[in-house]
Amino acid sequence: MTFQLYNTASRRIETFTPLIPGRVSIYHCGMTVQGSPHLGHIRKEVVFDVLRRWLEHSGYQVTVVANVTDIDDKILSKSAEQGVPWWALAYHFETELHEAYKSLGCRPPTYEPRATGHVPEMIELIRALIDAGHAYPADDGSGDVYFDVMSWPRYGELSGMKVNEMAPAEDSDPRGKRDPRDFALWKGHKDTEPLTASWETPWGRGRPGWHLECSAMAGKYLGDAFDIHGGGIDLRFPHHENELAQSAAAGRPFAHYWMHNAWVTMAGEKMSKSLGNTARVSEVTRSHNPRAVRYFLLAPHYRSTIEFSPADEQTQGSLDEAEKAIERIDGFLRRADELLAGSASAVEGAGTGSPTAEEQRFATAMDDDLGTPGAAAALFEAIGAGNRAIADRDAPLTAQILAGVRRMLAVLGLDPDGPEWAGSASGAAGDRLEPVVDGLVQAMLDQRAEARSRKDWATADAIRDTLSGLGLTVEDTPAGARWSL
RNA sequence: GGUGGAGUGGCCGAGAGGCGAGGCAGCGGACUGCAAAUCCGUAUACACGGGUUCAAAUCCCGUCUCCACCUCCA
Repeated sequence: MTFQLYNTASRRIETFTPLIPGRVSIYHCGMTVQGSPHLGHIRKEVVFDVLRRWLEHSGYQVTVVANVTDIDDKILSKSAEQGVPWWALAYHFETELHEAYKSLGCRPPTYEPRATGHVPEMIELIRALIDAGHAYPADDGSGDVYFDVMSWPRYGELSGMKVNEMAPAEDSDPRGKRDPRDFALWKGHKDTEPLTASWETPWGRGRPGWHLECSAMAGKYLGDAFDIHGGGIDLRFPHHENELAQSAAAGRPFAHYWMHNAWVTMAGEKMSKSLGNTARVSEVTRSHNPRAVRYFLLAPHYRSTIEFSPADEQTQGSLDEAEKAIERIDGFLRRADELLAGSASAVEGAGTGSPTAEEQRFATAMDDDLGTPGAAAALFEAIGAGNRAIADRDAPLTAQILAGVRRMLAVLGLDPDGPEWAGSASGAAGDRLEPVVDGLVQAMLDQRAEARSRKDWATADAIRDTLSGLGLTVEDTPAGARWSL
């Protein structure tokens, strides 16, 4: 089975065929860096990170471009409020975005261009649109340049809306527009805005319109035509509709497939900065295992809404469930490694073995429009089979299943030993403390083992209670006691 | 008004004409000094009303409820 993908443009699941065999080019709209990234932002990163990993696992060479919008109305107004230069504000939140990627195991995009670094490409695109009769400089002297929606009959093709049926924008200021639905390609400089936030163009000083940036940058890094364009579902209209119109009207075929992820909601409402109901990534990862947060975000299908409400016990339960799922994974990995520690011969060659039945189901699910729920189900079935193999002390079978589980975990970005999680559990201070804690706990466990050998259960249980009171779990195994946080 | 999505068991969350995905919680059992972990077994379900069919959670008609987008939004 080949990869199938729901294409928002056709509203159908289509067989994915890349423009260049063996290669996939992906553009997804990154953040406007005007605030801290929240769970909604990072869900999109997780979705596209999993997509990229799956395509790479399938043998494609993948190029991912995600832009950073580092200039817009809100960045300017916030910078004025806070008395901070707009570029400093933008850079600050860009840094936070990168921390959020890292904290949830998302690999950075291949290229992550900033809007302000691509003004020449934008000017070129505007000129092409004006020359083709699809854009015009406003005649009110504002310096704005607008896209002429009525000149482009295909307008509305992505969102399925007819121009005439669009609700007229009530509050919007028509300014120099010929039609209220025309949108700004370029925004003329205003005296209230810093001069550093404007660039010279043949149509006067100004700054990029939001939609234009993405068309210009996608064109620069991926060419006139590329495979997949992604983003949150809210971007379908107007942002992506406008991107498509601009690019196509300039003679660029643009994206072949459009892929949109659903929301993270809080109390049923979309999480957004304007509603003020956001959960920052940094806050959530402080109270929960980051791998559990990643699992929480990728376990539901990407086109389904995820409800997250810290105040809601049910949702708290979902994150706790995700923690338990991670514990189940880690428990299997640990016990499998323990069993195999003494049997190098079983491990030898297992990694190159053919895919297990569960891996095949995993692949079928992933190929079906990135079906992570079915993929997760296959993963847990493999873990169940692996646990049975461990119980039977069947090293060769355990090794084979373990190799398959590792491959599936790598695709989901959930392997605790994967490079994306290296050093994430503890900082430098934690690294220094670890041997100390390990030694102290081990000393207590030795005392407990000694008590148990005397059948002094009261003392043994008291030691275990003390440790569990500190948040440590003690498990007795044939090889002795094991502890974990 | 236009466009799109959704309603599944105690909970999360898949599936899309016949064999109950998976996870969490529960219950019974195995293992254990007792636990934990693990394994085995097990219950409860498809918003509502009609219809099609040998067979409907799935298809059709109608109804209700919820959500998103219609120029700030991942």
